[in-house]
Amino acid sequence: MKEHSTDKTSPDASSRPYKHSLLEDEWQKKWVSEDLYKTPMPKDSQRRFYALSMFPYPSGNLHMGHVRNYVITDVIARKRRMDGFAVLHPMGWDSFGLPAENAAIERGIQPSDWTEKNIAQMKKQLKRLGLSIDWNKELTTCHTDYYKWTQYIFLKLFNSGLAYQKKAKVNWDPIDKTVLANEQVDADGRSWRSGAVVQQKELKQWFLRITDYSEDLLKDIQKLKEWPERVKTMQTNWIGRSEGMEINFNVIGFPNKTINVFTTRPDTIYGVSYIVLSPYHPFIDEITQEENKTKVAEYINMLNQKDIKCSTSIKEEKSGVSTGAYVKNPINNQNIPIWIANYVLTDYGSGAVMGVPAHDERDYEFAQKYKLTISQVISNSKNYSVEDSNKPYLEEGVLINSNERTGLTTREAKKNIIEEGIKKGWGKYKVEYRLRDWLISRQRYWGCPIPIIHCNSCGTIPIDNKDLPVELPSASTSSQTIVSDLSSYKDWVNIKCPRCNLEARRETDTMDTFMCSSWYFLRFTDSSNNKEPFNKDVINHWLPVDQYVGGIEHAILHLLYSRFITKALNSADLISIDEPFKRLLTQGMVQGITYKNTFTGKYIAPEEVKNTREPRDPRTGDELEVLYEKMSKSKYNGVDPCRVIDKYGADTARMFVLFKAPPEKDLEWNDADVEGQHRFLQRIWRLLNKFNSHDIRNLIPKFNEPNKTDNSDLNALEKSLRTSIHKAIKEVTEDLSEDFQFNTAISELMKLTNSMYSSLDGVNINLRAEAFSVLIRLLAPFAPHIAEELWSLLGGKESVHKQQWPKYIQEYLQLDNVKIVIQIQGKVRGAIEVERGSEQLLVEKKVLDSSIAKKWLDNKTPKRIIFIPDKLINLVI
RNA sequence: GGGAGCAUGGCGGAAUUGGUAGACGCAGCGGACUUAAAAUCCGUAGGUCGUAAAAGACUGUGGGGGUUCAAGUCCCCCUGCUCCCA
Repeated sequence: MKEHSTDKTSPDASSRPYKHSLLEDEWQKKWVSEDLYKTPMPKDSQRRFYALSMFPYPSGNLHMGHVRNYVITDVIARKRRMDGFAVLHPMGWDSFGLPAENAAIERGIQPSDWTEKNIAQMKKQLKRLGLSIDWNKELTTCHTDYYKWTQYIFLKLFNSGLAYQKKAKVNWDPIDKTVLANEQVDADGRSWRSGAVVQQKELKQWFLRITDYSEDLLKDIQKLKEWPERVKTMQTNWIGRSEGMEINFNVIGFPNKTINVFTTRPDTIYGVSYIVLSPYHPFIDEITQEENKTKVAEYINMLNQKDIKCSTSIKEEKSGVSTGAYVKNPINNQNIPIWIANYVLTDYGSGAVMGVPAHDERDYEFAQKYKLTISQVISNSKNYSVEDSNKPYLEEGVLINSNERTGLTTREAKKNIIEEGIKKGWGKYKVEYRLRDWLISRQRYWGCPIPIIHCNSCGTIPIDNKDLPVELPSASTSSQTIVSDLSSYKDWVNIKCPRCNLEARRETDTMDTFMCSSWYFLRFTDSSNNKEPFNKDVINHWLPVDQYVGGIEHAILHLLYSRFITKALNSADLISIDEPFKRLLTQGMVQGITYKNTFTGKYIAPEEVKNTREPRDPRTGDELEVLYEKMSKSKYNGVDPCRVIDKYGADTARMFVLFKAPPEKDLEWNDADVEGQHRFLQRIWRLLNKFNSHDIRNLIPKFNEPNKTDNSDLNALEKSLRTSIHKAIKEVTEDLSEDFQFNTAISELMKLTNSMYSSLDGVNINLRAEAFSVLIRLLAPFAPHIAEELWSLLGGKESVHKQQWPKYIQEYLQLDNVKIVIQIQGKVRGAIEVERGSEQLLVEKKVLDSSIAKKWLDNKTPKRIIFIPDKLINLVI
């Protein structure tokens, strides 16, 4: 800061304006040159803190959601540093994925080039925010020195049986010749890119056996004490544990064919009137009776025309067809018809359910449509009748029409029937989960290659660790269809089998990008390690992540996958933690103002709206609805972070996103409020310049250490200011440690500034220095640049960010006198000032003598007096 | 349909966890400074009634009931909105 060094001692410094861009730029350079945010090697006794934001996809431009996310994490990291922690605060790039591939196809360039360019651009933008990130730890998932280890981890999973291949139905786009995710198929079953009708294709796909960990993933949710409840609820529901029974129904005429059905209601077994198979059940071909074959074939063919997601969705009308075959009900030997229907999911349970129309809504609907028997076997004390009420009975109750079990309660019957099934061998107790194995195959180019070789004679062979990474071939940019699928890179695909040396093929699927992001938080601790993905000892230093911050949209997938991979790596003894993220904060969206014409449904750009108080459509003259909605181009409500930084500076942008709303709530972007924050920073700037003197500059370094000077010789104004100072320390400290309440923390800074404005003229120089020292240190995590500049103006020798967080002194928090609220009959009637700690009798006497009591007591004597010391007195007549 | 959550001025949001509701800010209004404007500083502000103006009274945290000396906060019912799962 050469340019400023002369200013600081000159008397002109007081009139210097707050030039945010100059100042922010200079300090950012200085921080880099001093390596201020380098992760320290923690000393033995030093406490450690790992602060992590969900890393971004390098789309090329920073948006407001990023700003909010990273600023929140940054404030937490900075505060922890000032608390004396060794802090790890890294950043990286989740850089594989479809957008790069699409951009490459459109422009005829390499996905890697597009990605690198975006990373460079976004990194530049990110740096302007003044984040205390250690860029030495940066990682990029599409670089070989990262994905080499993603492959290594895949192989670990493969070798322990957690990665496997099986056939699965996928959405196949016949024009783009690729598999699409369900989200990429529209409601009409067409590809979002090519517009082609998507086909159902059965392909061999790679899966990870996340279901092996269903129970652990569920059980350990309890350990996540500092996660938001709603994320935990969402994960619990997603895993979807249900207890019940597996019942085996023998198919009549096929001695070795048994249909296994899972049910949570074995107590309704006497009411089973049919069995339903999913349209893809493996028995269908064999057991379908000759006379039903045509109809069954037609039905399945019809379903195949539709998208898998649609055809088996709950919203779709239920349809089905009879196979003509029967099973025996093991409990009473009744014959039960077998149907095929679209409402049974292929991959849930065994792909077959028992139809109990009297006690299940979907079964009831289906049975009515196809005129199947509806026999009620459960009722309540009021003799509920399914037939009379035309609705299934879904509650628990007492068994009826159930032979010797009639009269048992639901609960008794469940237990009894499971026992019977176990004894006779036709059933067992079973826990079923909704969670499915994780499909990680993507038939795309721009992803991490799955390190597998297929050989006709040796089978599926994992690549040897020493031969990693399996690098992506350089992309062919000549044709739109070739780039997107590795199988067309013949030179790359064809390889000699490492075992038999005959012709073999490489696996051409790449991994879901969620795989790359499910272990990156481990790699950050040791991101340049070229011998192993991470070092176990180093992991133990830093993990679990103390504070993870990101969007709620990752509540299920990313967070569940990361928990799974952590547990799998734990089982493989690569790490010793079993949960990756100790504390989680899910920040809300940043919303922009939109003007909507409710008649036409059109959005109007803000610059077209003349009168924002009574907005009208410039074309139709209709009144417009004012809303705050997620920022998007189509709604004309986006705000570019860089433009805001240009105009007001990063500190103002930071203050705004922190002040405007509590972190987990949605934030409404509002230019007037941004200016408000800018005004606040300028207010501090002016205040300091007004009182900046040689004397203060000599005193400031003294207030680095918690000091305790005598309070007794201070005048009333001084005492009151000191109380404000220590209250501010207490409030800001608490707001930054318990629940994160950045908004109220900033309002405390404003209060302190306000009281400094009104009292600084009348207080001694020591107290002035104390006030400034505290204010600027408290401000430092929020607005790091201006705090740094003011600190140095005040004569601080080292960076403000290396200073200790101020500590409050309990006895300074309260003034000598307190206000006691007077209530009569529970209604507030006034207040009286007494000395702190006054006894009840004394206060009572004062209150009874007061004009307030005289007026409201109406000469009556209170029957009861409630007294809360230093707070309140309530007279009850 | 099941589950979770939310509801406070014109607006964003506070409220020591049962103890003066509306902190702090935005927008507004009034004043000072200025030839003027901007910027800045100071003040004001839930609503209704009331008064020349004050004083003052009543009412008020989506609606209704309850517990308590005391309820935005705890309990029950209702309404509306948001999210997740079907």
